[in-house]
Amino acid sequence: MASDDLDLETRLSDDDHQALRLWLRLLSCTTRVEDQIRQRLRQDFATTLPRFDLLAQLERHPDGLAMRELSKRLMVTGGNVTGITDQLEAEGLVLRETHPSDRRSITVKLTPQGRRQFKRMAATHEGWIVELFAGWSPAQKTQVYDLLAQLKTHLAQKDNA
Amino acid sequence: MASDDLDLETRLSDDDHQALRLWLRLLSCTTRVEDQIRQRLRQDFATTLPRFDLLAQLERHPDGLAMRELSKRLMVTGGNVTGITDQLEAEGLVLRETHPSDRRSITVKLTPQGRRQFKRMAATHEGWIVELFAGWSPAQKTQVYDLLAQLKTHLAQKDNA
DNA sequence: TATTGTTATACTCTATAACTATA
DNA sequence: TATAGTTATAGAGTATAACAATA
Repeated sequence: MASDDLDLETRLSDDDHQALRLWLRLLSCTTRVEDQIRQRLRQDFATTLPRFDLLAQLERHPDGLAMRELSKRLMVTGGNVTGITDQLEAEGLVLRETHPSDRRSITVKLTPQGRRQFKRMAATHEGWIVELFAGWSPAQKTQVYDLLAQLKTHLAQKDNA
Repeated sequence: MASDDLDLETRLSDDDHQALRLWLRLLSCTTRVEDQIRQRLRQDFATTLPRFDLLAQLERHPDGLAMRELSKRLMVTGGNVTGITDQLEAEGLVLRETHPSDRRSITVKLTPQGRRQFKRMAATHEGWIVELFAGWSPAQKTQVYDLLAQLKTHLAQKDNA
């Protein structure tokens, strides 16, 4: 059973290599959740995770964000943001506005329809997450959350280096 | 700083939504590590994570694996395994053998060169992981590892349902 | 009929680099 | 010169579906 459960984590057989075993298990769990989310987003809302993430950023910034800001926050290159924004604009969920003083810059905002649609998706999405993480008690969730904060700090230092 | 650190986790502003906040932080950390690994695999070994994962599966199974087994373990469809195997075969790292009794089935194995190359990559890869997870003490690693075991069980039940 | 693997096709996301317009 | 955004291109990975060979 657990000794041959057919996924990426089963790469290792010994109990050395603590960090590697941890990483494979972490990756395995995260991938499973992510795959579920991608699949449900596609089936229930005909959308994708990158598109959802872009909308989520805009939802937090009612005044809109410049393309380069979206690029930074989503950690993808500018050309990609252009493409994803094109799709969302075609769906009527976002709009582009030229910046008043800097005419090179473009501000992307949610349309009213985009805001409504995102709220609907976000609520459903949160329900999925609650369901998928029901394997942990509230105390355990807090525990992992706090541990991840430490890891995140460490990783951020790696990024800068 | 931490209140505006420009990544996906910053989607939420309030401190409700415990499960969602946990998930976003988990996804953020995992993605950062994964991006590092992908980048280093490309730069140092001119390869990709799916290719590395396929080799890793074969390394654990010296007698080789059927295409359908690889498909299950890597959690991708058969056509994809064909494509990745084609690439690895072209590089001389794996070979296809026809099954003696069932001539529909094909067994994929590491070549001696593939085994040597994978061992080299795996050792380097483990070093990266140790480095990236140095933000956690051994005790903390064990703690998260055990917590993930619980989550994994829960997710497996979701899969079957 | 069902299974194994391949092929063909299409789509999404991604990066790189050349390009335009503006600062 | 540098920056903001777009366009063009290419490549990887993915899924779906039709297909051939075999069981």
